[in-house]
Amino acid sequence: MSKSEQLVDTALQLFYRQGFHATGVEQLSREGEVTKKTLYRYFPTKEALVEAALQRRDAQFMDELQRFVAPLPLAERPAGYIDFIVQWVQQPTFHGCFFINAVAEYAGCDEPAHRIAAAHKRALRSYLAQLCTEAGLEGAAGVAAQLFLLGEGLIVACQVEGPEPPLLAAAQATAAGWTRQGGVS
Amino acid sequence: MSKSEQLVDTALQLFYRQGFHATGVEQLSREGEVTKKTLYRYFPTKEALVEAALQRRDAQFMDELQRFVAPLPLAERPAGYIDFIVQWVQQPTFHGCFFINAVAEYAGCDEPAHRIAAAHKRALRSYLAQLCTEAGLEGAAGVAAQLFLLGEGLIVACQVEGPEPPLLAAAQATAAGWTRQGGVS
DNA sequence: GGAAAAGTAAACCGATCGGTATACAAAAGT
DNA sequence: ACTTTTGTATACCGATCGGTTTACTTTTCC
Repeated sequence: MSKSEQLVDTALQLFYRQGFHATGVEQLSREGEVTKKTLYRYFPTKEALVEAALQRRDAQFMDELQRFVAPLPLAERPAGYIDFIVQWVQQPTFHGCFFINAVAEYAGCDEPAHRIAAAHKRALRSYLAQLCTEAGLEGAAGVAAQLFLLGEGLIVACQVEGPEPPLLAAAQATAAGWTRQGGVS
Repeated sequence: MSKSEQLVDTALQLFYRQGFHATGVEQLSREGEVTKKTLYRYFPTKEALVEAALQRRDAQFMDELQRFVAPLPLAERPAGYIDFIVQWVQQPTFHGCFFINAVAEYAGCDEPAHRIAAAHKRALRSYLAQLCTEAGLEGAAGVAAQLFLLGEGLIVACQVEGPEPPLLAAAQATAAGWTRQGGVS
């Protein structure tokens, strides 16, 4: 693995665990086993490293989701999205959504980090719409939006309160309802 | 208004707009029209001011919600929660949920800020359960959890992508479905 | 009216922030 | 072989961080 990939990897982990402002470049270079000078060769600023970490997480997340959903029959894939989230929020390393966390720290809509996060969510929503269409659901676009909101809610609720069984159950019950009847309204 | 209330007020606004780590005590005292010395008389540390701001926001939010829901007939109050969120996320000052933002920056479950946020969400959930029970919904606890997840999802989705009409519509459609038929499963 | 409390203004503390500079050692490319 | 690139190690930069201190002025209250 190249030094720059190693750096992005480390940055992703540290930013995710500790937050962005709470992670300094000193720690990033130390933990990434690279000198500050080398870090600044590849990334002109800390912001650039933040953006690279977000891009990497985007690719990683979409890849994991697609792998999770692939073995399921087409009709079960929309609800499978919620199962994917349910499994994720129960992992001990879970600390919420990297992109939502980024937006919390970089509030300005013009900030690059915010724009990358918005782009990621837009891509995710369009992927969900595709899953719903392929599943033959009526009002696929609407169901996809509902599925998306449910997923986002489950992620942040479990980030704050932990993976409480009633929350997981509520999410799965809602998704199961849509899968059966094709969405409300 | 006392100096300490003035300070908490300012802190709430600044933390909400800029984030916690991005707001320094220098700015807090300047904008709060108080000397650093005075600030430190009332709050032994910045963390204490963070906690006070969270507590104030908890009271403020629950109060606004109750006021919004009060004029509605009992049966319409659960769905009214979503209307409350819909109206909130469209305000130009909206920057997401203060508590979710706090958890993003103070990730440790042991951190005071995180615990206050979790307590707020627990209180909100129990209030929603009360609304659902009073509305005579079957499976009130389950519907309340679904309502809660939907609201959380709408909040963060609009924080990242802005108040897009399809998102607002999806949330209201989902809530309307529950109000009519008493929840799924 | 006189002490105590609450306030201002501003200098100061060590630590850390993001980022740069200097000096030198391995690789790598041709 | 010789130059360029990539890397290390480390000291340094000005600015800001959270927090303290000193000296002086109100306000409050008995």
